[in-house]
Amino acid sequence: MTNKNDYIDRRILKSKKALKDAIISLMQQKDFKEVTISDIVRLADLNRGTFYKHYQYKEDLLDDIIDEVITDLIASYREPYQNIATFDVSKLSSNAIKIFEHVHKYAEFYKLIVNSNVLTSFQHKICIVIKDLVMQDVTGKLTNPNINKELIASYHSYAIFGMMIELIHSGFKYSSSYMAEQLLAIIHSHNN
Amino acid sequence: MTNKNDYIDRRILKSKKALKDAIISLMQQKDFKEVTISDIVRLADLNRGTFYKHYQYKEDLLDDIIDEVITDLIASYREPYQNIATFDVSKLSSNAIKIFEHVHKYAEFYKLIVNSNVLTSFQHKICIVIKDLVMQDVTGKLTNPNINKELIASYHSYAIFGMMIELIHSGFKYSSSYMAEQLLAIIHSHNN
DNA sequence: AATTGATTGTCCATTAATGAACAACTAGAT
DNA sequence: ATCTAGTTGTTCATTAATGGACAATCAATT
Repeated sequence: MTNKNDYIDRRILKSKKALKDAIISLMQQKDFKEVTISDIVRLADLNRGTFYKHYQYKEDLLDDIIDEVITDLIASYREPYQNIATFDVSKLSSNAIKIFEHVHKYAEFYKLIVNSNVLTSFQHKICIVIKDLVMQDVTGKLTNPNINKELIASYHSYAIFGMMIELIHSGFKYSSSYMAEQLLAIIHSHNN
Repeated sequence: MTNKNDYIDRRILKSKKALKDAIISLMQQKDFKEVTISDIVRLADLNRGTFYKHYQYKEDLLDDIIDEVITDLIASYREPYQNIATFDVSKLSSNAIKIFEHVHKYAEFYKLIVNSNVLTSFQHKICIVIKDLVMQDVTGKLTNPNINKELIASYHSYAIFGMMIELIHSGFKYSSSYMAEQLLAIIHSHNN
C-alpha cells in the first residue's frame, strides 16, 4: 500500500526539527505574531529558502508541530497495548505507561501551551484525543454495564490531563516512572 | 591575508558537531577503542560517507575536538582583556571572567577527560595552556621583581585548573558567575 | 572449516541545503 | 518626507549530505 520509497530524507527531518525547536523557543520569549521567519531560520541555523521549501507561513510550521505531538501522544498511549489482549490501564505495570515520557519528550512545547494564551485551543484538542483513546479502552472491556462510558472516559482522560498539567507546572520535577506509579496508585485506590 | 571565501559552510559545522557530540557520548559509555565509526555516525544521524569526507580515523575526530576546546579556552581567557589595557586578573569584575563558562560549554567533554584514563595527556595540555596564558599576564605587569614569574604563573594556572576540576566533580552545580566570584574572592584575600 | 553478522573503506548518482542576489514592502528614526 | 534597517518571497548555480552499492576484513558461532 505504502510506496516503496516512503521514507523521509534525514536532512528534511533535521531541518524541520530545527525549525520547530526554533519557533517554540522564540514563542517562549515573545508573542507568536512578533516572531519573524528570519528569526526562526536565524535561530534554526538554516537558510531562509529552506523554510520556504517546507512551509509557506509560520502557521504551517505550528500546525506541523501540533500534528507531530498528537501523533506521538497517541502512539505513546497505545504502545503498551501492542502485544497484549487486554485494554485496561489498571492492568498495566507502571513502567509500561509511556504517556508521561511523551510529555517529557515535548516538554518545551507543553510548557508553551500551558502558559501561552495562543494555544488554548490545543489544550482542548489534547483532552479530546485522550478521551478518544480512553473511550477505546472502555468500549473494549465491558465492566459494569451501569457505568456511562462517556462519563468514565471523560473522568479518566481529564484525570490524566490533570496529571500532565501538574507535571508541567512543577517544572518537570517528577520522573515519568514516578508519574506512572502515581497514576496506577490512584486508579487502584479507587477500583480495589 | 585570509581568503575572501574563508567561511565554513554551515552543513559542515553541523555535521562535525554531530560527530563530536556522538563520540563524546559514546566514550562515556565504553572504551575509545571499542567505539566504531558506524556507532558514531549512527548516533550522529549521518551517513557514513560524511564521516570519511571530514576525517580518516576516530583519532582525527578526537584531535579536532581537542583543538576546538583549546581554542575556545584561550579565547575565553582572553576575552575580558579585549578592550582594556591592564593584564591583571584581580582587576577584572567577576562577570568578566569567562573561563568557567567555557568549562560549562564543554561540560560533557570535561567530564570525560576528568574521569577517563584515555585523555590524561590532555589534562596536562590544559594546564600548560592555562599556564602560558597566565604567564602573559605576569609578564605584562611587573609587580614585585622578587617574585619568580614561572612560579606565580604555575601557582595561578594550577589554582584555576583546580577550580575547574572541582566544578566538574561537583556535577556542575556551581554557576559560572559563582565560580568567578569565588576565584576573585580567593585572589583578593591573598593580595589585599 | 564454514557461516553468519557487522564493520570498513570507497564509490556514485540524486537530492537537500546553501549563499547570494533581487525587487518589493514595512516600521522607525531623523 | 526621506532615510535607514529589516523582513519577505523568489530565483539560481554550487556544494554537502544522502542512500545504496560494493568487495574486503574481522569476530564470534556453529
